[in-house]
Amino acid sequence: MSDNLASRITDSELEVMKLLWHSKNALPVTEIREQLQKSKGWEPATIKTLISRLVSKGVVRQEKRNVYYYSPVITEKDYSSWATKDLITRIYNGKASELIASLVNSNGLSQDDLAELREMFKVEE
Amino acid sequence: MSDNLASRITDSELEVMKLLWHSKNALPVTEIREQLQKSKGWEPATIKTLISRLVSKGVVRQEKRNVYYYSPVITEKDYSSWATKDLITRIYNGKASELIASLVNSNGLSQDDLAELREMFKVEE
DNA sequence: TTGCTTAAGCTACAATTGTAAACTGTACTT
DNA sequence: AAGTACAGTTTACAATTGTAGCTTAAGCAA
Repeated sequence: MSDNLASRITDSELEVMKLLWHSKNALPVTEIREQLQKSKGWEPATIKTLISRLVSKGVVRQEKRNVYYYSPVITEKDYSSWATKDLITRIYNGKASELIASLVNSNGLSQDDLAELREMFKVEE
Repeated sequence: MSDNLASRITDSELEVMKLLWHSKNALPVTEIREQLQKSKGWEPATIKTLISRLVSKGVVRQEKRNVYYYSPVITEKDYSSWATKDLITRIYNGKASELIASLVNSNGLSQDDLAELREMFKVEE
């Protein structure tokens, strides 16, 4: 569901989401800003804009305390699998196996990846 | 390489690329238009714009015959694996195995897909 | 209480994207 | 030769995105 809602998370906005996803609690602007200012070099105003847009898009919730606290409405997992499904639809004819085949054939997998995958698909029935 | 070049293929432009990728030969605007007009309902002008943008972006080549003929500069495979790698970088911490794990856990795989995967990652040494 | 700091909201502005019309020149029709 | 149609080019215009400043109001320091 929410096909378009999630899709509307842009690259910059995604950075904010990641922060929120990785935080146990809701965060005030202050904290969000502190981290992104350092890691991304963004001005406070930029960060505020991104947060507002995420709120308008319905993917971040704000709760009024002394000051607004922000937390994600959608989970990182949901977003990830939505984005993956979107990729598969757009460029792999809707077939997940084509995606994976592409990964395998394009050397997109590291040794570690391969090991993990063998483990994952070990005759687990 | 060409990290940004490929990235710049937008959704609409991708439709044009698909057409070119699936054609054995270079195509004149006429043909591109005919197909996209039908399948997408786009006006001729729109299609011309998309083609021009793809040419500026360097992902489509034009050769002058009687009239220009257009063909892709990058292959569909290259684009696909680029896009996949991009997704992995942006939302799976650069780990392909996380992508696949997400697919597995989110029910993004059909029985067939799963069978193929077990086959693919069977202790093949 | 008065002012300073700053959260929240509003405005800005260029680049990109989706969508398309207007113009221009050339080739084909009559 | 004159007209017409369409390939190619230029321009348009709103929505989205990246990036950020200005304004307003409220809480805290003095």
